[in-house]
Amino acid sequence: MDFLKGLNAQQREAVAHTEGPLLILAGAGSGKTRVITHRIAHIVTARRVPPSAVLAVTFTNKAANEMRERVAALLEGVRLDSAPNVSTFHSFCVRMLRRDGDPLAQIRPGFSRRFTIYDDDDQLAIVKAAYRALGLDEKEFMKYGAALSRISHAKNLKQGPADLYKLAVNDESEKLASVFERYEGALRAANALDFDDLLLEAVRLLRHDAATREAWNRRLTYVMVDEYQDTNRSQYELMRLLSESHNNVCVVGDEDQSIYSWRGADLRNILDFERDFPNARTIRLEQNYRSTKNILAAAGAVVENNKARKGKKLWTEAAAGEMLGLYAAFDAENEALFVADQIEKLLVAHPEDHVAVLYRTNAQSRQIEDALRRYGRKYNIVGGFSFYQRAEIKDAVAYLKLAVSNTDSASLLRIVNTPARGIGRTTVEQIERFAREKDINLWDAIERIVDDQGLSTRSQSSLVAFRNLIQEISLVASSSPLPELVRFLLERTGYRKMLEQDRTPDAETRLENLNELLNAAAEAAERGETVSDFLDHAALVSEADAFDERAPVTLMTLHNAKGLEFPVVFMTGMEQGLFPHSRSLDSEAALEEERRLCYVGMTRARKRLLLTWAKYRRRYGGGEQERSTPSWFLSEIPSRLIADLGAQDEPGEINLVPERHDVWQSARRHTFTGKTYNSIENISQFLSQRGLTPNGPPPPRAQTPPPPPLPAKAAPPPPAAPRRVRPGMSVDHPKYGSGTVVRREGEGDDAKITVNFPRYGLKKLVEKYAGLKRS
DNA sequence: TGATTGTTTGCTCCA
DNA sequence: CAAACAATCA
Repeated sequence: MDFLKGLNAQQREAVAHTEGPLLILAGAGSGKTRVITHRIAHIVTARRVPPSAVLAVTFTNKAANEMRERVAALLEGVRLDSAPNVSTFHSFCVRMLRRDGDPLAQIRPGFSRRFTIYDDDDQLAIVKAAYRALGLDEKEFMKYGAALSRISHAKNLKQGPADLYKLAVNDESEKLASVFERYEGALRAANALDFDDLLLEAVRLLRHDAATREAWNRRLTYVMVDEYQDTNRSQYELMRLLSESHNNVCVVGDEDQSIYSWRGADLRNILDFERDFPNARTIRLEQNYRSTKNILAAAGAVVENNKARKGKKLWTEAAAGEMLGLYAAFDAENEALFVADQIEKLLVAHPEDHVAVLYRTNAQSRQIEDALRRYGRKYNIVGGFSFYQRAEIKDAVAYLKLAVSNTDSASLLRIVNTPARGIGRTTVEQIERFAREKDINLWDAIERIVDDQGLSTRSQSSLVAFRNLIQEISLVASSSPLPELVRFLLERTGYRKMLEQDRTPDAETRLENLNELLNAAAEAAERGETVSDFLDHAALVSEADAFDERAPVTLMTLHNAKGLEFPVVFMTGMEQGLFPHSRSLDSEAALEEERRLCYVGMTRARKRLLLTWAKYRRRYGGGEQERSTPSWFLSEIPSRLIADLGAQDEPGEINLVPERHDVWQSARRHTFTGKTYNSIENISQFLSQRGLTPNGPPPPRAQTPPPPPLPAKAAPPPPAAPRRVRPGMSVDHPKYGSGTVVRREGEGDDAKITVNFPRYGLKKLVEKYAGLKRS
């Protein structure tokens, strides 16, 4: 099998160069994923290594899943004894720490492989507790968020609280050091790792324990890192440690697309790669296969204004294409309506074209959502207030975490009185004080304090009941399958009852969400996951994982759009202070990052790129409109590439197309009827690591959305309706081959079938479109 | 203690 | 316009 076929000269060289360090500078749309997948396939076949010896690190779980699938498809027919190792840095580290983390206990006392992962809510809770313990006040001292980001910064520089004390120059930095000390103390007492720790501790483990390091070096003989421009220092070190013995490191990145410096991404990693690896080969992929000449020229003209870059010149054989469009709206509402209106016109003409609406901040999505709703146009939204951040899900997860590890104080605090069970503020304060004095975690404090006389009988009995409850759940956790456990805890804690008694519609959706959680638990169990696996996935899902490429209209932040492409892209809110964001205006480096973000956004577009801004925008809900000026980035685009789509100078004067009957009708017809809209409905996609595009046959873009079953056109798909498939049956899928039906949900056109394919894992398919045949 | 009401304050971006 | 927090009352 020849995996060098169908590639251009540079791509081919990149695929063929398997030994030693390799830097691939891959411009936007230059076929990077193709190179990576072919390279993996090439290594496996040409170098005759098992797929599992190749580690490929991607930025999101979704990208990892896609890549795994594409490699599997390439290697169709090759006999394999393992699957390629594709994952994100964070999941990789978690796996390593859970598997081989024991030696870490020597340098991190109290650590065990049963650690819990603290997300930012948990982090916030600990910082708040630290403030409380130290008698600090957010208003006088420092915002919680600011403290957290400084702590994170210190950690990534490998500084501990002691270092901050030493470096402290004033009262403020000293107090910060003490918050840090409390913060770290709380993490350790809870045997918890925050997101920084997952990477840092993995690095420490490999540094500290030679046996583990050598074992991993033997296990993984080829290491590839995608989106290298957004790696931080720990990720860099991890990569070095993993490839210490063989140096077969291939990194793929584009310095012009580095947009995560605020999360620690260090541009030096890519800029200095050739210095760090003296015998490194560097290959530039500069032919763009995605965008029109005009789009490419415009994006290039913007990013050219940056200084911190290696310099690349993208080119394309594609046609010039249409000009970019620019619209100056009166206000945000008008902008949103313009976008919705344009989308309608575009999709009427080209229903197969998918559209992305991008914005700088999540808060901007609301008005666009409103406008789309007025047009009756369904949309998919990525990020924002996503499923796993919902209170009821976090509560249920907190119970699970506590059941697995009762040292987890943040989870304990979260649910100790949810539903209300008589453990109020004062009682909690007493527990906290007791725990501080005795230097123990909250769970131990509760266990001991119930024997104490210092409590009122009422809170004492409440606490005893709580302790028994958690013990009971822990017991069930160790003996029952995951779905049963979740069901049990929802009943036993009274959580479900609490929601059922609350007759508001809000409570109803919460119940639905919890049912989705049960679904997700069932699916996880079918994949053979333990409670702990399930919790890891829940902690490590990324917002971008929610992206569904079949949706005709997708709303998301510019950051979440990284790595994606769309025929049509709207970039909204192109205003000074919003984009570039006001917080970036006073630093050259920050401004350059905003510019890169702009470049990322623009290069997502294949055929059409539309830019909009609003002359007036209100900052917070109520207040008055503020005047805005167009983004600098707009002026960096050569005007010959821009078509003026008009301007709205007066408020209220909106000429809505949907008022015209025919367009309204078409909007209805084209409404995407798939599920997954506006999040929530399908959390399984958030929680499933092996990733299964949950609702349908995933081939990236071969599959256009099911939509307009226009009665006029003969319905194409399976003429003979296949007989109902049932769990247990063997079926054949056109792409995934044969598998076994695991589950069936829903009826009629909505029926979904979960099938286990030996080669691809669990897939959730819409029966109607899956083309399943009994075998 | 816990539910309700009132008040204030604030929006990056995210694994 | 919300969420987060404080104050109030049952």
